[in-house]
Amino acid sequence: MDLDRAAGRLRAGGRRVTAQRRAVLRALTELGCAADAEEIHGRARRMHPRIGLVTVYRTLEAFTAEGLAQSVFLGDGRTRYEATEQGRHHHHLVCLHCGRIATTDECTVQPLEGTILRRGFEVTAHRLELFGYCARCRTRR
Amino acid sequence: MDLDRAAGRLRAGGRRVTAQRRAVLRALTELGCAADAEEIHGRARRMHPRIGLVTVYRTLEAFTAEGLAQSVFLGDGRTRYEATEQGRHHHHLVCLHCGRIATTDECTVQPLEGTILRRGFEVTAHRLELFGYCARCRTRR
DNA sequence: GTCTAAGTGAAAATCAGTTTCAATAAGACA
DNA sequence: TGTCTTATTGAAACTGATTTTCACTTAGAC
Repeated sequence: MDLDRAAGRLRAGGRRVTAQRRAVLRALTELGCAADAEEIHGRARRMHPRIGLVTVYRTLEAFTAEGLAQSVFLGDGRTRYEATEQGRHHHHLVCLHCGRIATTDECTVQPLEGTILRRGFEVTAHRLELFGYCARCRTRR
Repeated sequence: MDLDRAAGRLRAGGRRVTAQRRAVLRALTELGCAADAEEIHGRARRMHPRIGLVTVYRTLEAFTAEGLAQSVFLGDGRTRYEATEQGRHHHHLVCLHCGRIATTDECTVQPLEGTILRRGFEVTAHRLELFGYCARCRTRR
């Protein structure tokens, strides 16, 4: 997500573009997938040392509302965030041994959404997370 | 999940079968899918009035460890639980308008798990939640 | 029946996330 | 460029879900 596009979206939503928001956006893209607020705060502080954690939470809320970021839940009790990629989405592979998170661009959910629509429920989004053991942890145990 | 099987699993895991645990198990099966700790506590209290919320949390943790229950995350900041059905699983359809939760037994994730295995990651479980609008909310808006 | 470790309840603690409020600053307009 | 309105910010206090502590109880092995 480049800055100009993001700034445009924020302004279109009646929001202002601040140094803190630029820092959070850059932190999000640098951190890649499924970073938590604490991590994003730490990274954003490199570019804007005075930014508070509260501002990070509020910024992530604004970004989510404007479609610039999305939340991810991996079951560890905290909300994670990542920049949205336009027209694409991915899913997470969480290793139950080392905790590392990989991703996959493949998704087999669309046909299911069709079946569900035939029952009257219109699916607009889905979350899919896969859990198991990564190659490294599988061989070393 | 019937009581005898559940009791057997608990004992096999070195755990004891208590009146409180029986109450939580029954509450889980009566409440059906994706109930939160507060709801489970309220229902369990009908059978065991002195049970505390803390015990409910601890029991759900034990049940999850023994495979009697599983957690569900719908993004509202609380963990939900449901009794596991042996050899089967289902997914949740969450209406973004009325909040009602429906389920589907269909699942198109298995082929994806195969693809991922070929890359070295062994999937042992997955979570899939679908969000959108139920028939009722679709027509009334 | 005895005994011991697992389980319990109540209160206190923790932890992620939210709210409040006074101060700051984006950006619309003169 | 300066002015003004209002969104945004930071710090501190708060909230709500969940966990920990600790003294007391009890399941179930012997």
